[in-house]
Amino acid sequence: MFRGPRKLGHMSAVPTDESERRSGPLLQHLARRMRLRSESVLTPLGLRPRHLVALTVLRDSGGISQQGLAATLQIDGTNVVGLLNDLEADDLVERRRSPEDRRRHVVSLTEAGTKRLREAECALAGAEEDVLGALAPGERDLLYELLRRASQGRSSSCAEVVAEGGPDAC
Amino acid sequence: MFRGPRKLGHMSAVPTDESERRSGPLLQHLARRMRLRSESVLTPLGLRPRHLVALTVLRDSGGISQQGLAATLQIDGTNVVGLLNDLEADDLVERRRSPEDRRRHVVSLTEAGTKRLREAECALAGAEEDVLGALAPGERDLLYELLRRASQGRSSSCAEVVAEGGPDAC
DNA sequence: TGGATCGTTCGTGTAGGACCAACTATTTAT
DNA sequence: ATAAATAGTTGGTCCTACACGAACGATCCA
Repeated sequence: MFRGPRKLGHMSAVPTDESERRSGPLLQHLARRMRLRSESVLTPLGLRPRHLVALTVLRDSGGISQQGLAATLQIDGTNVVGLLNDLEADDLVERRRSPEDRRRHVVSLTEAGTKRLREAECALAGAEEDVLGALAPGERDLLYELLRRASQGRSSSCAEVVAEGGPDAC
Repeated sequence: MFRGPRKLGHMSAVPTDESERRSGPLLQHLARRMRLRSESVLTPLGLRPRHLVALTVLRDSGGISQQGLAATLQIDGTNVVGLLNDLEADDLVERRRSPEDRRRHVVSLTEAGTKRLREAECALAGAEEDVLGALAPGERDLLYELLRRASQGRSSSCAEVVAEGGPDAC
């Protein structure tokens, strides 16, 4: 893990430390704004924000077990069931039993799902324009690319992190 | 599932359109992962993710009315009250009556608040490392900068957008 | 054969946050 | 001067997303 040069014991009383700014809160804030905007647009399509997240993950992953999906989305397996029930009821997704392990369901987008996802993304242009309006088109592409790469990075479980993390490291 | 009024799109039958990918779902996904990681780290500091968002906004804005804060955070004014009550109870924030309009409270970080925010950001290093681990340090800085600029862009209200938006524009 | 694993259902709990009503203090408009 | 609008506050209700637990069928594996 990255161990940068650490804090100096004697900072001025009003330090304004620029180097420790975190993306977390900003991410939180923008995601929230985006979600608020998206809901009204998604409703006519019979989708909710979380559905869209799932569909996106499914498109990127091709086919994936429900466990894998739960791990990727970081939500409880039991809740994945309900999510997929929604999507399957609308024929956007299909569960096929895995041939090599018949306990597993391999989840993948149907053609209708692919199409619906595209419609949704199209409909979200306005929301994105509004929330990311301060960024130039090229910057938005850059942002997308960074977010995509970050999303695909390894996702360790909370347990692992707690185990490995130890003290606060700062 | 959640049956809204349907509206069939008429899209070309074949494509895999790369150009309409949206950052929204990715933002959603990463923000969620970051929030899950953050909570356990923030708890010992007596903070919640939303507190951190508020503190961050306050640091960036210097002093701001509660209405302004509500608009920026895009949460209801009545909920801002509770949020600020939390923070003020911990002496992280102060409300001063505005001299030029004594109805207003100007909210700003206290010194303790600035300090606590820095501590929190410091403690969040691990969470960020985990969620953004796939990005190189320079890329994380870039991401932060993009997010910051996007956050500071004008935030129109939902009402405005609905009024101006009209049809889907796609 | 007896665990362990994947998915499923159901039920409970918690938290964020919207929204409404009613109230006070203050400003602005008539 | 008085009425209307605005900023904040309190208290309440409601909805949604999720976590988490229990119990179950199907399947794999030792």
